Amino acid sequence: MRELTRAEEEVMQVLWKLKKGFVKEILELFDEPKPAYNTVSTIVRILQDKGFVSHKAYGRTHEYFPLISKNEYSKMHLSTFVNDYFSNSFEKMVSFFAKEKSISVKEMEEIMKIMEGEVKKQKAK
Amino acid sequence: MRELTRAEEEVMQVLWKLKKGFVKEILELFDEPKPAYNTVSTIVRILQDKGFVSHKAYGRTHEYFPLISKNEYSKMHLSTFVNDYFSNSFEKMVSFFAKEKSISVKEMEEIMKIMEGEVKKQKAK
DNA sequence: AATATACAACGAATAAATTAGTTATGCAAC
DNA sequence: GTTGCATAACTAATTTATTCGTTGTATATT
Repeated sequence: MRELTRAEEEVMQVLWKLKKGFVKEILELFDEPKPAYNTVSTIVRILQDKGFVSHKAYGRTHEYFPLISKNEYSKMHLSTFVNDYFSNSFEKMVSFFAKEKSISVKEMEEIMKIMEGEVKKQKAK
Repeated sequence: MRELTRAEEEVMQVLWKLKKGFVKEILELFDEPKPAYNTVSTIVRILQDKGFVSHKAYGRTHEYFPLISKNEYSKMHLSTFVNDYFSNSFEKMVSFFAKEKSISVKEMEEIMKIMEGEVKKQKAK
């Protein structure tokens, strides 16, 4: 699975939001200055070649939809990042950001609560 | 601050490891198949133009060093990611990976321990 | 049926990134 | 000082990504 280029990623973000959409609909969700219709159309077809999206045809018009979910992609993407920047350790990464105060106390408490639940669930097995 | 391209990132990873280095030394740390000397030299000069590295000159030879630390860059990079994929919430991101079992119980316990420490430290203020 | 409209497909033009050859200069060895 | 080597600077070539104009066809409108 390849990484998305910048332009590709923008289109995917829109498609993830829409679930499915025609080029016209995708275009509408772009901020100004919007790219040309053809630009989006091309990118979406490239994404299709690369296996990130597929489409359903209604006559000659195509409704595109993602083949990879935002969650799947972010999982893949973060794994690469954690591997490259934190020697593949989630713990190192999270600790780093906790210490850097990028995570608020409220967030940390919430995270701990969820982790306790997960740990309990895992250990119950 | 721009994002690094793939080739640029590889050079930066080496420079972060070396702390500082001549093109020749950077080249040595590359896996086979190593790029050409000139390729690394060019990339390092581009990195310099973009403000990611600088150099100290010894006569005609240049010793390059990062202007941005690996930690700084990863912070910037992850912030963008968290913003784009988890509506800017670290909590959402970490919870997601905890639930996805990408984080082991041992790691979670370690993370919780560190967070408890951080929370205490923050609250003490 | 003729015209207008909408859209996919194609492909050209440009821009950005990557790779490496060539050149020039300084230094070392002889 | 002449030769050879190392390396920075420059430049060319290639590849990949981005953007959008053009074309052809289907469908809707009159």
